Amino acid sequence: MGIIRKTVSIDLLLNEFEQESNAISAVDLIKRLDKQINKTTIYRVLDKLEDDGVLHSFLGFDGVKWYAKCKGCTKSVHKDFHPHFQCLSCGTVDCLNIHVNIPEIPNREVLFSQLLIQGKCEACAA
Amino acid sequence: MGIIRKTVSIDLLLNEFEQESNAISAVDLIKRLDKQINKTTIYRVLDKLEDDGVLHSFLGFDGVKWYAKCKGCTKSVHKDFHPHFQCLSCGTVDCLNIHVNIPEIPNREVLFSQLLIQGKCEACAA
DNA sequence: CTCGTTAATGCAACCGAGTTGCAAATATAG
DNA sequence: CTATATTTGCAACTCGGTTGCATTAACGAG
Repeated sequence: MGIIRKTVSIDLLLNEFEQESNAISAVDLIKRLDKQINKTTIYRVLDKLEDDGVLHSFLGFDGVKWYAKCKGCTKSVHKDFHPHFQCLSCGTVDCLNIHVNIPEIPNREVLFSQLLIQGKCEACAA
Repeated sequence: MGIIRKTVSIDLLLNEFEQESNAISAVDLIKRLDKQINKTTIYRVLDKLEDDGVLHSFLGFDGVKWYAKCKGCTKSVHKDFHPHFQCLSCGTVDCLNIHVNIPEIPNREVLFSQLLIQGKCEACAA
């Protein structure tokens, strides 16, 4: 469906992603914007921003939804496949700027893939 | 904690995995064994079987938990890293017997990784 | 085989992420 | 400024998974 009107909720959400270079979970956004936006609205706006290619989403290791800014995606083409990294100590999640080659698989048509790498981030590995 | 006593529930669950070469979701197991085992028990037995290295678990694209037989894992060492494939048409999920190389990442310690490939399986691609 | 200990089970209630229906509020074209 | 269609908030709901607790069953000792 996508964004049609410019509203306060959209501004507030986009602002969170401006301030933050990492990915942000939906749950965390709901906490941060608790007094300002209803959680239903947050889920709906995130959906639309994803439709519009502004954000992309993926699941963390516990199955909760995370969002991060897209680079070079459009409404129709989400070309931006990359792995995500989740720190097992601090929980931080971010996009990895590396390419991982997914092999062809006999007799199957590969359409998408999601790679979640877990470990310790720079701060926590020290 | 692991399996200590041999019970009917364990037999029933293991039997499902004998009959089936694909992965099975917890939800599906609950449906299949509805009249025979309580869902709480199913979750608990699956946990233990995973502890013992008999099964391994991972999340499907919608965040639901799947289980499949382990090959060559023990209680202490889950050495069996491999990607999983989920068919977007029929929903079937299985383990892929291929190795995908996860690159080193500067300043981070990589411990695990989960790769979920989505597409069409042999039956559905035709 | 019987008994006692302890693990396993069933049940009901709960939790938390995400969704839905609907009425009220608000953005925007005209 | 007004009309209209989109957004929002709220409350209630869905559903996968978990927890507490009382009951049942596995199994080793005798």
